[in-house]
Amino acid sequence: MGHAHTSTETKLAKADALCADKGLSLTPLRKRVLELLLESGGPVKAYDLLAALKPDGSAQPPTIYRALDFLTQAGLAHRVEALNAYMACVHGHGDEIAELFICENCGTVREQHAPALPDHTPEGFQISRSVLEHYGRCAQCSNA
Amino acid sequence: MGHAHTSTETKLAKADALCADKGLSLTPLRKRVLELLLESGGPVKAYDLLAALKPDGSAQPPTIYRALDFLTQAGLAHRVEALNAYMACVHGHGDEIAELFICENCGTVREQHAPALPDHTPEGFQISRSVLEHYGRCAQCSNA
DNA sequence: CGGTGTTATGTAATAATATGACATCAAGCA
DNA sequence: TGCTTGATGTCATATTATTACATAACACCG
Ligand SMILES: [Zn+2]
Ligand SMILES: [Zn+2]
Ligand SMILES: [Zn+2]
Ligand SMILES: [Zn+2]
Repeated sequence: MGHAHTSTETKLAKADALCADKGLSLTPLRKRVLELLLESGGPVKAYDLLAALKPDGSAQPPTIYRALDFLTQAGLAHRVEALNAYMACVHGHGDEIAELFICENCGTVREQHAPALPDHTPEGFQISRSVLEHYGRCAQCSNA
Repeated sequence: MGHAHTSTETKLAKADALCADKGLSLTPLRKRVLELLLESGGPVKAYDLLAALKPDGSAQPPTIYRALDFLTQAGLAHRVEALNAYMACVHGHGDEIAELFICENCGTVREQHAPALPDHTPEGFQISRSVLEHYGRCAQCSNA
């Protein structure tokens, strides 16, 4: 024990709790997809998840897209818009917006809460969802 | 004369000048695609542009994707990541980042410069491109 | 002028991403 | 039990985007 970061099992247990809380059902399939995302630790493509789910190729696209829809709705995962990929949420957000820093060299993603909603939102505009993604090179890769 | 906003022709002329400045060539094809974007005034799908370009269906996908690549590289257009769509840039950005407010009800997009780069960027992360998109309801649609 | 490299475009094929529609299944409950 | 509901299975298809290679246009140099 004594991991530097929370284990996948722990995160899955938290996801269970969160879903129970919200009256959502984290079925085995959905949980398995979340597990795959957690194990990857980064953005994963839908069809790669599909392949991981059923290496024999027997799983069909709707299977994975439905699971991903559920997970993103539940706040357990994010879609990385500019990559057409999906990743486990590392934080859990209340009203805060997720902000992603994506290294184009090594593929790692750093996620954090955006510090504040834009104060310069057009008069009367009601934001329901925001996409904040920054692409570039992480500290490691900048030095190389 | 006396438009409330700059005419398409004027914008195309400015695009010409900007490209000349940067040593880029705004060919007839590229200019035509920009014109289509300007005329639309909002986000347009690649295949819709393709259809508008050659209503007989004779134009192939690479034609439009190449033109869009050029326009986005040149700073004359933006890709709206979460819509898989493209729109003419209304501002021209120097170092500033474009920030889009997209009404999910009427489809209008308000574009402005993001006021500042995030000051909470992870230590050492070098941002090369940022995606800032907000989805919701514009003032008009909020009141309806 | 003719050759030659470079950039842009045409064209065919295909890859990658995502959804619609309908059948089936399983759990909860009247 | 039969019924309803939510979840999953399955087939088909739509949408978005790229690869690869051929051709064209054009500038530059001999
Ligand atoms: Zn998150
Ligand atoms: Zn990196
Ligand atoms: Zn712009
Ligand atoms: Zn609106």
